[in-house]
Amino acid sequence: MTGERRKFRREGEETRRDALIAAALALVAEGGPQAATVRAIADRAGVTPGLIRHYFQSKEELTRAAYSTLMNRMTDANMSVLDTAPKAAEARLAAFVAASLRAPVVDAEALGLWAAFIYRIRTDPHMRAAHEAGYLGYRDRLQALIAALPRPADGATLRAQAIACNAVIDGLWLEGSALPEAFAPDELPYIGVRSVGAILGVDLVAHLPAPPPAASVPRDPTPPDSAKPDPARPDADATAGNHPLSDQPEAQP
Amino acid sequence: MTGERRKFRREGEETRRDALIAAALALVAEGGPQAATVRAIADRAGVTPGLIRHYFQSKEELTRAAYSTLMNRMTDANMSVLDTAPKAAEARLAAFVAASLRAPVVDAEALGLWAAFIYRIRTDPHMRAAHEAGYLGYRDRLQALIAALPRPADGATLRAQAIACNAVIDGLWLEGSALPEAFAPDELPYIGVRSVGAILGVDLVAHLPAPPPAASVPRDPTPPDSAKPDPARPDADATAGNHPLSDQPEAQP
DNA sequence: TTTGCAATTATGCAAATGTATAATTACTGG
DNA sequence: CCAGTAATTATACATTTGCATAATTGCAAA
Repeated sequence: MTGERRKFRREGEETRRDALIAAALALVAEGGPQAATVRAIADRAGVTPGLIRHYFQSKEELTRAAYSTLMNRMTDANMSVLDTAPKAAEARLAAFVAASLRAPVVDAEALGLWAAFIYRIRTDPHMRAAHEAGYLGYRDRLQALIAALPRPADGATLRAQAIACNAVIDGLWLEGSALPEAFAPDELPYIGVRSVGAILGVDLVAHLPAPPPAASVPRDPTPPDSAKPDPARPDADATAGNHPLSDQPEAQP
Repeated sequence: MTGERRKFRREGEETRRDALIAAALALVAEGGPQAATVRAIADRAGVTPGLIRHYFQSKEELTRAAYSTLMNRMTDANMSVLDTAPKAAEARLAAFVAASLRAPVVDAEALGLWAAFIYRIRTDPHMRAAHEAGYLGYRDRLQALIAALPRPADGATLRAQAIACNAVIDGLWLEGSALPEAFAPDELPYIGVRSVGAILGVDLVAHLPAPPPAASVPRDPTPPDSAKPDPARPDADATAGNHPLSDQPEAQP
């Protein structure tokens, strides 16, 4: 039998572009940037390598498109949390922060994916623009939630507080994604909400929706389950009680 | 003329290993992981490619060694800040936080370097161990500074607060390194110190050493220079005053 | 000086990678 | 049913990459 040529279906441009981008992201998430070769991407997308160059001028262009898609996906995922969130400003903010510090946002693969593109934003203007849009988009959303709190605040204060709160969230997301076992299950959301509240001077923990099985404790709440010691440092909690961060009102010396 | 063989000097093992590691780090910082090829590394180190395999069993082993070196370098740099720091606990903590949010710690190349290795810590146990040691090392140092503050705090509270403060610093470091022009020169250190103070319930800004040329303002300080608008969002500061974060005592509703 | 050893270089190779180009085929409008 | 065309595949190529191995040479000790 002579060479049997592969059967195929003609698909729309958008379909194929999406499939190629999805394949590239999946590969990078699994095996880092090196894993996303032209052939591997094409294979994952159920296509031959040549087609990539039919829809993208170069592999770099595909990479750019993939990064933009990733950023949009992340911000969209966060925005959707607000759809089911309550109406009170404090509760909305608390829910938003907590959701940003749980799976699937906190995820090792997501971190790897994000890191894979980071080094390019310094040199590639397209990448840089996409990153800036994603970062500022998230921060603006956060700032809007902060501004909705029932208290006076001028523009400069809002900006600085949004930057600070965004940083706490980013930092916790980072650490939770990189070292999942270093934290108890609901430790990060709790610390995040507590810290954002401290920065804003508002008690947000009181407005945190109660975890599904546990009893709802309206005030001076016991954190979800901080009983589990840090497996990475078994001795760190020798003197530990049950309250991450101080539950006492912050002493202003 | 027949092939003129390259002249060389015999160096100690440690010297050559260090040179190769330094070369690898420099290349990754400049051009991302892809730039650190065996030939490029050898070239940068003033050596021929074969020598790499003489000192490292594989390129991956060199990569691991480079990451460990990077982590040690970062934590060592931070620790050295404390050598010249004042004695008062608040001032020491403030200086430590501020130093973590300025150059050379905040640096685009450092971020790229760090990101380049991140995706490997998920799969490679060696990488993971190095990362964990670096992260926990920094956090422990921070926790020690927090514990030195003149106020009571139990172990669990300390741990949670250290995690939170570490997250703010990490997040601000991240954003400042990724988008340097999005922040005014001393905006990040100021916001960082302010936020850490808020999380701990201590006014750290008052203990921040005054910037060299500006007048020393012991209380209710005007932040260094937040007059410069955010170039990335020219309209964001339309209503801005001069004070990032609220200078008013935090209202506890 | 000579000798021996290990540090270093030189050469080569097989696999992988991005890209270019030609050949084929599925679908659409007539 | 039939062409035309764009989507898709197939093939080829020049580079690059990591690695292996042989050939050299700097250097220290005898």
